[in-house]
Amino acid sequence: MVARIVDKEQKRRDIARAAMEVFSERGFDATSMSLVAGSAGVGKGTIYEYFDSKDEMIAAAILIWLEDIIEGARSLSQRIEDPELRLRTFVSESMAEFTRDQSAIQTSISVFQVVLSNLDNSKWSDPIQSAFKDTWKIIVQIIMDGHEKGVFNISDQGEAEKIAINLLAFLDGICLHYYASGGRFDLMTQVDHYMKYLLEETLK
Amino acid sequence: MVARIVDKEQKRRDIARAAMEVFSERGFDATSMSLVAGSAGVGKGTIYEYFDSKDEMIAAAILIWLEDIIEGARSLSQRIEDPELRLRTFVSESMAEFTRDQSAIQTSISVFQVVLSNLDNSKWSDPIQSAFKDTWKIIVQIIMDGHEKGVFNISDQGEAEKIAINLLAFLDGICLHYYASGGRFDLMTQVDHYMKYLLEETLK
DNA sequence: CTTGACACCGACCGACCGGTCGGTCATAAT
DNA sequence: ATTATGACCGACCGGTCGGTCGGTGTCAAG
Repeated sequence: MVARIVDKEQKRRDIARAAMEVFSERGFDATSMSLVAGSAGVGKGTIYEYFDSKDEMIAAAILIWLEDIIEGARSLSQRIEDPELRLRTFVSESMAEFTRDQSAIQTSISVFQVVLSNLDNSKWSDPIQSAFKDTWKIIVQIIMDGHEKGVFNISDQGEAEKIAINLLAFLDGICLHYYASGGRFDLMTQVDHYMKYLLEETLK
Repeated sequence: MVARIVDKEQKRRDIARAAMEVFSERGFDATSMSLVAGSAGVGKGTIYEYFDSKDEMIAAAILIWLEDIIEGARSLSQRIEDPELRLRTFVSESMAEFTRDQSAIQTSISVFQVVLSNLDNSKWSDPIQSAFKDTWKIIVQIIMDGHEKGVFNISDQGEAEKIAINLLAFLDGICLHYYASGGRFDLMTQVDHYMKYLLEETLK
């Protein structure tokens, strides 16, 4: 028994990555499963060996993509002691994906499209929303840590939470605007501008 | 000659408004033209008497919707002399639509979806992008005006432009997060938090 | 009353898409 | 060599959607 054995988990990831690429280029609804299959180098039927449906597939692909970015930024920043530099590192590392190449931003647009249009289907959107919440928690943690070390000056955890929400909102918003404007301004300059006032005024 | 005469322009607006409503409820791709027709109380064929295509229609509807909001916020804030209050008013009035009812946010999500997924088709997205740019110009103007009056303290117009971009990015981002989180935080509290530091720290 | 321009309509069409399923292929155990 | 089995595939199906088009109702001019 046990004929050919393939690494199902790895192949699932491979297909998911290819799917994210083509979805980010053409948008979710405009991309057919045949196209995804072609891009992934497999037959259409094969996709359904690894995913239940188109929706389930994009949700899984998004989750994998998000977790990679968040985990990368988290582990890198966590090794830094200075709270200020740690926050800066977490932010810039989260944005690194976007500054490296344009397509990452298109990808994130797809993410938003899917998360928002499938908001009613909690089965798929819950894990994704949970990933967003994790990011938020990390930022709150960094701020609270800096507060305890006496570097950041905030009134209470409630303020840290508000600051974290606003920071995340700004980061998402600036990426959207950057993409929507066709890259007519410098992304990191704007982020630096925000971070400067966050670190030098709000947290002092 | 000249049989029955209807106000083509008015009917176009009426259909556009009904279309925005149903698109914001179900999303752009998930909404068929028959549904739009039903919602607008006309036959499907009639829609094509007033719009060239589904894409052209949503683009026109978005533009009408955006212009109404921007013009409302602009005219209201322009009557206020104090620069600080004027900026606050412009922002809160721009957000008023969203705080009044949830569906406005869903509408704006549709806007983003369409603007971003049709970004390559400049024929339809250009007027919409231009509307966004108008908003940006208004904010820059308010800041520069406050600068000349000696109320706001900025280095040059370049900084005013950066601040305006960040403000817009934040506003869009916070709306998205508010909707994506299912309204798990208070929208205006977050906006106030941002505005407080913008007015009390950044612009002083 | 007749005519014809105009607004309106919804049955219809061709294209397309997500998902299925019967069958092929490659491999490994016997 | 034979056979069992997991992996893979793409032709096919049911259904949907954007857009068309021939026809209907209506109103005003003649």
